[in-house]
Amino acid sequence: MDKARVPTEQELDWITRRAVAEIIPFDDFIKLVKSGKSLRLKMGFDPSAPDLTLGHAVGLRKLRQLQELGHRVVIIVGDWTARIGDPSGQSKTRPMLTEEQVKSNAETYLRQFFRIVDREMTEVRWQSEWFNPFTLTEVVRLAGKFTVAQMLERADFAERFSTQKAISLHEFLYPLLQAYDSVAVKADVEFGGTDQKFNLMVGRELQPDFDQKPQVVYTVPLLVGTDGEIKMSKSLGNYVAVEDPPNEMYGKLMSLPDKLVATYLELLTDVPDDEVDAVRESIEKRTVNPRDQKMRMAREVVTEFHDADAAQTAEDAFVRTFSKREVPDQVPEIVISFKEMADIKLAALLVHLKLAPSGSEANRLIKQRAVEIDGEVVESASVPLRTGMVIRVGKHKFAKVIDSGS
RNA sequence: GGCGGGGUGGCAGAGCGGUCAAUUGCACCAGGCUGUAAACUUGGCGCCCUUUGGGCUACGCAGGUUCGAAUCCUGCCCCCGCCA
Repeated sequence: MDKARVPTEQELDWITRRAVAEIIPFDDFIKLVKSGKSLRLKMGFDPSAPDLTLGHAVGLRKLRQLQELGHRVVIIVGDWTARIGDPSGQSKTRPMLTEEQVKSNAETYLRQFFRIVDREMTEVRWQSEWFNPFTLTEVVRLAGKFTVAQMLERADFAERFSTQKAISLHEFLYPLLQAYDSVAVKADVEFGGTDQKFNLMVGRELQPDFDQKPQVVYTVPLLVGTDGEIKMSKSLGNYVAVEDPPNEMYGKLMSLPDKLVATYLELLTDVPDDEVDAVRESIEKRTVNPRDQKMRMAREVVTEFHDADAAQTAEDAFVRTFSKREVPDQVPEIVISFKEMADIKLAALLVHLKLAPSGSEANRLIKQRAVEIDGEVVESASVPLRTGMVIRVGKHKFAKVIDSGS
């Protein structure tokens, strides 16, 4: 049996309180951690949306903290549940994924996962290991352990049911399969966002049927997305990706509503509680310019996912570009052939440079005075090409045009 | 199996033979003001053509009626409810 270091009271407090929603049952968790035994910390993921967001990072950072004590993370690739699509918080049935999609998504996911979580202390398991050999008998037996009423307790199912939205039968299987994962890997603790609570509890309920101790359910708060309204998620477009480059991450963080600054510090950094509280208070009372607090937060978070130098560079670039409205020093250069493009219309050029999604859109932008070349607003339909010219569209899209010479 | 309701742009939801590329709200994009915050305000929001203009493709799918269909008819697919 592997050993784990027993945390100090101070560490334990941090682990069980900071960026934690609920630990059920709390006392069991304390006992487990104090036992000195290396625990199996389960976390599952659906390889359906392969970009990890800062929302995921909240839970992953907790996992890393526990790994540092010697506990093992068991990450489950939900290659079966991905085919169902998690109904949690969904208003629609998700399309099923093909095997190839699942595989490549899983690779992408794990690459990002290990940016935060220690690979050495992690066991990667695929659901198909135990579900491929599953028989119908076992499926039926599993389904027999829960009732329709139990399933309809879930807010999202209840909501869909009462508003006459479709609920496919196989969606009920989702929590059951996830619960069985806990049995298969003999999980001691399962992690997830608060929206996962139901699923995690199902696992807890199922384990005793297989002569296992029920897992502890450990949930972390859902991070609110950049819109300041609802949970961060890729499909809602209000997300910051774990892999976003420093400048982009910094910029996205700066566009956050003020009220989220303290929350982001709390959930995504190790900035001490009293400092977080001070920030929260100063923003509520507006004793300092919230922008400065936000810049600090952005710097801290970028440091967390990149490093301090990158954060500083990102901040400098941000100030130059947005506060001072100058052209950033890092403009993506795009090489085109001036000969071939000689008579190109400006709108078409914008599309070619991917500064606008379509010609119509490009024309609108030009008409609305959103296009600048070398700092001058352009309104004419075509414009002479010059190598090194910098085109700006809107506030933050830039491209430097370079002549290929041929 | 029977009866009824419904499928419209990213979402919600109008339209029910021409004035509909389609009211409105949300979301989104851009300008102004700013702190790439909020609020406010102006414009935009299918694609293509240089245009006050024109063309093309669109209202679940496939046909049909009509000078003309998102709107009417037929078949099909899907969703929801009630009854069995």
